[in-house]
Amino acid sequence: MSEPLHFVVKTRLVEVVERLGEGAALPPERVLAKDFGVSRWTMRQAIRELIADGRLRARQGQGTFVATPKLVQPLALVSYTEALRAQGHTPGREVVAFEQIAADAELAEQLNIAAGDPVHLLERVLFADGQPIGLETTYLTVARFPTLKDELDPTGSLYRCLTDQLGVRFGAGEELVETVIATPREAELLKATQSLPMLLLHRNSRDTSGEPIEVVRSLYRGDRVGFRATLHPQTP
Amino acid sequence: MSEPLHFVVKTRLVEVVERLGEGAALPPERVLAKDFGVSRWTMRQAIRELIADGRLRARQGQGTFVATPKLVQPLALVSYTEALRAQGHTPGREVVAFEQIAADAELAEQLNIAAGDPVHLLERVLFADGQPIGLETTYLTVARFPTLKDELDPTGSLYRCLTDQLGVRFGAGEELVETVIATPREAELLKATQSLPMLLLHRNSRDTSGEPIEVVRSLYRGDRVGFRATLHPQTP
DNA sequence: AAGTGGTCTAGACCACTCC
DNA sequence: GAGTGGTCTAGACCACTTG
Repeated sequence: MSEPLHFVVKTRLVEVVERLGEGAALPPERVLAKDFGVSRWTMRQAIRELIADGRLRARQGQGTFVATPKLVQPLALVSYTEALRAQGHTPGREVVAFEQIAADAELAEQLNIAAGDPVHLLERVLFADGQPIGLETTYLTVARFPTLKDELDPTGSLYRCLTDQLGVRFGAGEELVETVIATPREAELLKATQSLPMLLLHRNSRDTSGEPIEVVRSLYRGDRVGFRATLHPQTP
Repeated sequence: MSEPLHFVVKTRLVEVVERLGEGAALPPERVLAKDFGVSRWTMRQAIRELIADGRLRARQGQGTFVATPKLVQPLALVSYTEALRAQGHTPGREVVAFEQIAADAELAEQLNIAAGDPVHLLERVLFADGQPIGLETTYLTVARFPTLKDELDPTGSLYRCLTDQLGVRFGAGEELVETVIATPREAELLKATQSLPMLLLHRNSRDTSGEPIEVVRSLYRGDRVGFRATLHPQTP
C-alpha cells in the first residue's frame, strides 16, 4: 500500500468533479463509498482533502457540491471593500464585536502601550458574494483614537475612516502569513467545518513616523481565498 | 454536542503539551486515548490538528513529540540560502530533478514562449537544520538560458548563478500564496504525513524589462513555515 | 519481536435541511 | 420523516523504527 486508498479515491473523484460543472451536486457520501467500493471513512477522507483544496464544498443536510475557484486577494494596505469590488465581487461585513478591552502583554508590546491599557476591539466577518470568507480582528489604542467609537460606522471601511476622518497616514507595514486550524468558535462564524486549514494573516500597521496604528489578525478560509503579494527587487 | 469531543480533547491536550518541554515525547496515542476516555480516532483527530498547527510532530515508529516553533521566511526575491542563514539556521538542498521538458500550454504562457518549447526543470527539496521544509520546482526557458545546465551547480543558489554568472537583473514580481494538500509524492519528499496542510507559493519572476525569467512553484510544510511580507503604502 | 504511528472497515448516532 | 453531512466507537491490519 504505497499509495493510500483514500488518495487513489481522491484522484478518481477529481475526474468525476471535472465532468460535473461548477455548482453541481455530488452523489451522497454513502453512495459514492459504495460505488468506489470503500468505506465511508475513506470516502470522506478523499472528500475532505478536495474541500481543503477548494474543489468541493459540503453543506450539512444538503449535500456536497463542486466549488467555484478561489478568490485572490491582495496582500496590501488597501481597503478590503475596494479590493473585492475591483475584482467584480460583492463585499459584505458583519460586526461580531465592537468594544473596549484591556491589552494583554503581547498586544501591549505590539501597540507600544502598557499592559492593561484600553484598546478598541473590532471583530468582523468578511463576506464575498454573500459567502463568509474571513474573520478580521482589529485592535487599536483607545488613547490614540478616543473618538473611534463615535466616528466609525462599524459596517463601513475602517481604513477609510482612519485615513479620511482621523487623518492617519499609513507607512510601511509587515504581514505574517501561516496556516492554522480554526477554533470551533471561529469555524462557526465562518460557517466552515472544523479542522479546515485556514490562512492566518497577522498585520502590524505603522504610520509614516513608525508609530503603531493597529494590530490585525485576519483568519481566512483556506478553501476559498488565496493572496497575492507584489515583490520588489533588492537594491544592495 | 455543540463543541465536538475531539476539540475538547485538543484543548486539554494543549495543556499537556505546554507542561512538557520542546522536543519532549508524548505518551502513545493508544494510552492517551484511554487516559482521556475517548476512542483512538478522536484522539488522533485532536493530535492531527495540533500537528497542523505546528505544536506537535509525529514520527512513525517512534512517537509524537512537542515541536519547535515555526520558521518565518521572507516573501521576497532573495536567496533561500541567505535568508535562512540570516536567521541563524543551517540551510540545505537536495536535487530531485534537473532536466529538460517540453512546456505545456499554461507554463508556456507564463514564460512567454510557445507550447512544446524546451524548458529547464529544477526540482529541489529545501532543508532547514536538516529538516525538509519545502519543495521548490523552478522552470526556466532553455532558449534564454542555454548554458544553465553547465553553469549551475544544482546544489547551489540559482539566484546567485542567474545574477552573478548570467547577468540577470530581477525586476518586480508577483507571488501567490494559498493552502493546498500535498500529493503523496510531495508528502513523501517532504517526509510529511499526507493530508497535512501546505503553503503553496507560486512566483512568476520578471527582469527589469518585464521579460519572464522563471516560474517557481514552492510547496512549504504549513506546520513548520510561515512567511513575512513587507507592505508598502499606497500612493494614490 | 515489540511498540509506535498510519490506514481502513463496519456500524452507530447526531445535527441540519427540506419536504 | 427522510436524507444529507458531521462525529464517534471498537477493532483490525500495515509500515516503520528500535532493541
